[in-house]
Amino acid sequence: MSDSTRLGEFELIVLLAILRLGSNAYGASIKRLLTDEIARDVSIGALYATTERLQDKGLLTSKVGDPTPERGGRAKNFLQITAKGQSAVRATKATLDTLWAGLDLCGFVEGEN
Amino acid sequence: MSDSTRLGEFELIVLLAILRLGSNAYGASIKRLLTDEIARDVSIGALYATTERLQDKGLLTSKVGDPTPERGGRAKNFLQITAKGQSAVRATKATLDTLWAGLDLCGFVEGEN
DNA sequence: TAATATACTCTACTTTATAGAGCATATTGG
DNA sequence: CCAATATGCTCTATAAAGTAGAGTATATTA
Repeated sequence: MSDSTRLGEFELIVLLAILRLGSNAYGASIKRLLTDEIARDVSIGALYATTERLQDKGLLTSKVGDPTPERGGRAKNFLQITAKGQSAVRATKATLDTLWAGLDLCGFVEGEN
Repeated sequence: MSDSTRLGEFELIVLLAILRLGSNAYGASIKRLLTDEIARDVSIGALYATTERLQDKGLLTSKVGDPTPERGGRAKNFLQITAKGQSAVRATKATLDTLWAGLDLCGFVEGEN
């Protein structure tokens, strides 16, 4: 399984957010996490387009939950990463780690922006 | 400078390759490095389109060198990353590190693909 | 049953990513 | 000196990914 699906920049971020959220991953919670953790204010449309594409590629599955007893607590469309999705994340990380690892040898150290 | 330019998936990889190559970064050497290091067989067209875009965004500069005394040794178009380019790489790495860091807490450990 | 809160769908568009044919410029060797 | 060949780049066309935001749906509250 060497040719895992290639992940776009935002696709990767969304998958990481979903992994983090575990069984509580759905559109709005992902959006909140990205705002809180990495200060990325993504539009809701961007997010849904991306999660739908990831489902088409077999990296995510979705399941509609039950409404919750809170104001506006309508049913959520929960997202779950598939084995293929996990492979894609791991492969992407491995690729970046390889390239980043080489940089220490080249005097590129992390510092201020 | 909190809003560094956002880098696409391939843009990031190309910038990392250029950092690694130092003063020997040009189209063909980047292509070779990506083939060797991460087994990514990118078309030459894809690469040039990307480096040109990165120049437009001010993340790279270029300078034509002298022909070298070897067969086919025509002048190369050397690429160099700018301060802004370095910032963008660092910011991207910081973002991904933040998201990846959280995963250890969630039981997502790296393993086989 | 109006107000309001959460959550998602849809449409339209811009930016990135990709392939590959073809051009340019260099050395090699007869 | 010019055919063969090697390196390196330009150009054109298209597919995939990223983005915004208006609008729709469903829930509780008072």
